[in-house]
Amino acid sequence: MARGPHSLTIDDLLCFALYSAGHTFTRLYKPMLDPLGLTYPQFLVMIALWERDDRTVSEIGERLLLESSTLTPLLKRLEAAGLIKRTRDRDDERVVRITLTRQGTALREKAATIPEAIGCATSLTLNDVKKLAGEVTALRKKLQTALAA
Amino acid sequence: MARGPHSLTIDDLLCFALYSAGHTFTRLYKPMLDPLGLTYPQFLVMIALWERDDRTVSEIGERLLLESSTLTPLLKRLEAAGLIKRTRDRDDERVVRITLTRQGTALREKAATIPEAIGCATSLTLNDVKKLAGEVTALRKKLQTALAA
DNA sequence: GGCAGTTATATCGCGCACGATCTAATCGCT
DNA sequence: AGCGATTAGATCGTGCGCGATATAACTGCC
Repeated sequence: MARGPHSLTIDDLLCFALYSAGHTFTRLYKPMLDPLGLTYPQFLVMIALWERDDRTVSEIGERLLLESSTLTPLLKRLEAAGLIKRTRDRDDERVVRITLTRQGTALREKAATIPEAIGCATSLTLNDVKKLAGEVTALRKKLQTALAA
Repeated sequence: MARGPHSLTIDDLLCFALYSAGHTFTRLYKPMLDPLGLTYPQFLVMIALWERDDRTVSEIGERLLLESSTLTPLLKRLEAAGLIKRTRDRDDERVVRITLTRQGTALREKAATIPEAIGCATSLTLNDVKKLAGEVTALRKKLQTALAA
């Protein structure tokens, strides 16, 4: 595996490992999310709302590390699907508050089986999953501080 | 951290860890790739070609796990930028062969400093990087076999 | 009260990323 | 040779994801 001075091979790139693993996860989720009428990023938004309802757009953005330019259209689609409601805050009209509809809340039950189905596909123990997720998250935080600098 | 039966919290999700770490990497690469006129996926294609020139579209797709519907427009942009050439194979006219132009080959030198700059930002040892990349890649392969099933 | 600066979200344009579908070329079988 | 099946790319439509910019609402300061 020794290479010349320009040994820039794809397999060594941690960024590519993460990039392609992320996409593969999305593909794996798709057949489970299709029946719920959700895409993977939409699913993440729903999880954020199931965690805590009645959040602002920017709160969701902070949680998921996404910009308003990504979230605004996504949230409008979730609203069109009847899963959430977007209402301007009375006290501060700049703020849009996102709340779950009854349907949106109910969807949680149908989504409940997904994590363990995914867990099976990883064929890792719960501990290994947590360990790996922890390492990757720690890395992401380091990258973020590097970005901020 | 103990939760009820519906403890589906974002932080525990390995998929989200990968998803957001991948995006963070892309953001970190951007300021280094902008001067080269490349996006991150375009950069991956160039690396694939620096590894081995004169590949078909589907070979690149296999290497990077991308579909022709993603690669075709991307490759056309690289061609428009003068970095690659797309030519139909003489023996099999269905095949499009991708070759580097002189400019495309030369770009490698300018990109040579990027990996170590990124490496710095991770503040991980080379061994840790390899270990983590290996674990993530192993996971991705498991997901792929689960997908194929 | 009024104006400068800030904040929250929205809009726009570009570039992935994919599934579904199409077209053209090749292969295989008779 | 001829025809059905397969293969390689291309095209189209949808949905992210972001930077740049716009708009509207709020805050501070005078």
